[in-house]
Amino acid sequence: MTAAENADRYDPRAIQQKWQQRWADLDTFSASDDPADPRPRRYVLDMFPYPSGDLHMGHAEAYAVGDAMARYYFQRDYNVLHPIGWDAFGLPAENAAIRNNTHPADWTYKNIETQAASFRNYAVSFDWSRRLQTCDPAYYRWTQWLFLRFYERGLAYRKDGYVNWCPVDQTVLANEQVINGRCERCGAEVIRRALTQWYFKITEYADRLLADMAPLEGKWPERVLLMQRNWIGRSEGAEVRFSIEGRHEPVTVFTTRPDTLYGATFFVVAADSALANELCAPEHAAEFESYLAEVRKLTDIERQAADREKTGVFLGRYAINPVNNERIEVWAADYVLPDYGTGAIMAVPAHDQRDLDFARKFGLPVRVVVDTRLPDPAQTGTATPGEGTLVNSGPLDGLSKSAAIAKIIEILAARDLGRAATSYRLRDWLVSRQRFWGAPIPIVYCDGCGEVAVPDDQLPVLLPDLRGQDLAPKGASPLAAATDWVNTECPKCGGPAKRDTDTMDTFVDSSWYFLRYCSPTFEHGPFDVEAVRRWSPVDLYVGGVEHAILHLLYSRFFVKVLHDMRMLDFVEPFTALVNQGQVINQGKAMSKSLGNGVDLGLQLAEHGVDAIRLTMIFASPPEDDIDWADVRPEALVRFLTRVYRVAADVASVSSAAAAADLAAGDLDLRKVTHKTIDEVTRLVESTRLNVAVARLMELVSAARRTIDSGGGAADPAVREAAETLTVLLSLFAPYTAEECWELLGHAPSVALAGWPVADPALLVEETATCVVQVDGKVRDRLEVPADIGEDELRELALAAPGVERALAGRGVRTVIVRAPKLVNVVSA
RNA sequence: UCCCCCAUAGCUCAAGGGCAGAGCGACCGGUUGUUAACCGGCUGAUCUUGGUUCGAUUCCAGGUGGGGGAGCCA
Repeated sequence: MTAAENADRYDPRAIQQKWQQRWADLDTFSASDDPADPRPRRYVLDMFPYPSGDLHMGHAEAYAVGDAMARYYFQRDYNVLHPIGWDAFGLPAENAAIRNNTHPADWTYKNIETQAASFRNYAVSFDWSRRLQTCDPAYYRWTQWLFLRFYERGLAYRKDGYVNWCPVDQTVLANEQVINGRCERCGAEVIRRALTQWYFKITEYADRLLADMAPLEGKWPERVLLMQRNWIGRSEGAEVRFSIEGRHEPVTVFTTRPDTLYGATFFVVAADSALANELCAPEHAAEFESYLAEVRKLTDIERQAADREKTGVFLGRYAINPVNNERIEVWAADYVLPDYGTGAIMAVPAHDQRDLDFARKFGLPVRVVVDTRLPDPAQTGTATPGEGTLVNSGPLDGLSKSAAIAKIIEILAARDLGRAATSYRLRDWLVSRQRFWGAPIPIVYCDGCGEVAVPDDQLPVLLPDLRGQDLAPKGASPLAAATDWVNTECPKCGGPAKRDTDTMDTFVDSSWYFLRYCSPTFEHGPFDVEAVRRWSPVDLYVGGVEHAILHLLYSRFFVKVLHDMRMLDFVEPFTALVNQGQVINQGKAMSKSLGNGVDLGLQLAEHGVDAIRLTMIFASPPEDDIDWADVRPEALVRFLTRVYRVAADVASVSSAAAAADLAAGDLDLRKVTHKTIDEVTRLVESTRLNVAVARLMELVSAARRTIDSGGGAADPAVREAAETLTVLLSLFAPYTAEECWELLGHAPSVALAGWPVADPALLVEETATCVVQVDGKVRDRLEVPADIGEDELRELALAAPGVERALAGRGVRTVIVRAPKLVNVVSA
């Protein structure tokens, strides 16, 4: 059989069909729950998909990366947990149900089946036995159970407040779901609305969410850690109590610059806070009310616009600076936020640009208290927030900024006027949603008993059977209309009660799914503590950077709470994180409106699964975007054909059974093979998968060269290269690898063939090329033994003809020797 | 405006204080069993200006360009 005949036989589609059927019987990728299984465990997790339709190009990249990593650990004979499930609650299902007059479950489960079939076609190494869907009652029962545990611990609570409301989706949004003042889902401008809602007290964990990031350093992408730190937004400073004339209680402010306290020349409270309303003197009420009305009209987008002119009104009241007893005006303004710090600030215009802008607009005094050697802010309009020496500050005069901060805190604390304090930007997580397709909040309201938790043995609180127009947005939860469902019995007194009609944010569902995979059918709790102890935390988590804050922060929070409940013995859910990039087209995200979408199904049909997977992996480092306009899947089809031909050539002249004398094989090829093993191993370990594929291409070229112009296909080194190639390739192109493996005379599955080990003896070079420079320029080259001594090399170099020529009679000042690679002769 | 990261061939990436090299693409040639495959060749690349050094693409400083993040958070 010749190579050409074999080449004709490489048919990706036929191979896919053949192996999909054979693999179905092999059960290759199930994780062993046997505690006695001696193999080390690895938990490789892909972020579970939302079932919005069939898989798309983005999924194809993400799962190609995760699957390569999982398959690597399978090859290394780890006991690998690589599960899959669906994040199946959510708005699109509800909208589809309204459109088609059906139940959201119809759409959801249909799409899940479509995606599941596509995953199988895509040959992802999932353990299908652990599949879960967050919309299954058997799952959301435990989401509700967890809510109740949070409730018991005071971590779930209900409060009134202004919330972010999306007028299109007709539901509230968490702060994390508002991007630049717009709904992250539909892009509508978010408005403020007063509602009573459930919150999770994530702020109680702010410090730990920050501190526990230290071990993730180097294992999570730097930018994700940065975004989480920014989001938590810890600031250190002090709280200072200002008394207010005519008010009994003092008002506390938070400041990061207590050293500038002597420079506080006015006082500002958030206009839209209860405090502003209370402090306003009666004769200023009309003015304040009209200002407040203006502020309320602003959308978040307008309010957050950069370089906005400062606005505000004087409240007719005075605060007393506790250190110098100065009387300073109290103003209301919208540049002070009601929900950060205490909603009130001391304004130090000389050293804070915002305060300076405000002072200059309203003619308020500016006093420099830190000498920064920069021009007077009152003149320049530029505040001087930097380091300097304290002036005009009584006992602080002459101190540096940091010394003054320490000193003033000491003074304030001694007189009970303040203390060191930390403030966070992080807000509590609003979890109520006025939507149908989610887990109902398991709380009932009883006229007699008030807020009552649904007992565990009555879980799950099942969703009522609503469909079609029942689900249309009405500004309140669709569940409220299901009166039979809403009206219930109080679990405490048996009297009439009403159910909470909101459902939970779907991010609650996804904050613990990775734990459920460890024991997906467990019925005595959300997870079997022992199973989780064996598998978790997740060793490698693969998913998109769009979850840098939301999902990852919430999951980290959940794990910490569960740790405090003594259900987990670790505090961070994901030991390592890889964010794969997006698949874009012609420089832009694929979108319907641009018409630049690429259909994954068509790509797979045209080029085959393996070629698409390889294209995804080879196109760029996993974390970079792939521009589909820049890639050529057909090039990878050609590469796979070449791989197949190498295997076919070997198969045609030798059999796996015949023990060939490897030592007699082509040494150069063997060196390439073993160097490839060594490098690909390290590249995969560090998820530099694109480079790993490039190395495989080089190995194919080397094998081809030996077949065509070296020892031929019968050379045992060629078989070694082909078998090595096949196993390494199985991470990326499982169908082709399986077919080659069979061709080479082995039984399936190549996925468990075992990762090859490089022979150290074949990795060392006996000779090296020594570059001989004169004054830094290359003048000669010498082939020398790799272990040559410095003195010997110096002699050889000085005698080299190129050196003599270059020196042209000049003397030698010094000779730098870096054996065995380099000698630099410096002329006199 | 501020903070972080990056800058190597047409593209995607390596290496790295000491010969700058792979894959892909394009092009040219050879070859065969010519709707094509294979083989060979080719592309003469370290953003810019200084500094340190025997030697800088690598280290340092400034600049430029790109990416990301923050965004009245006191």
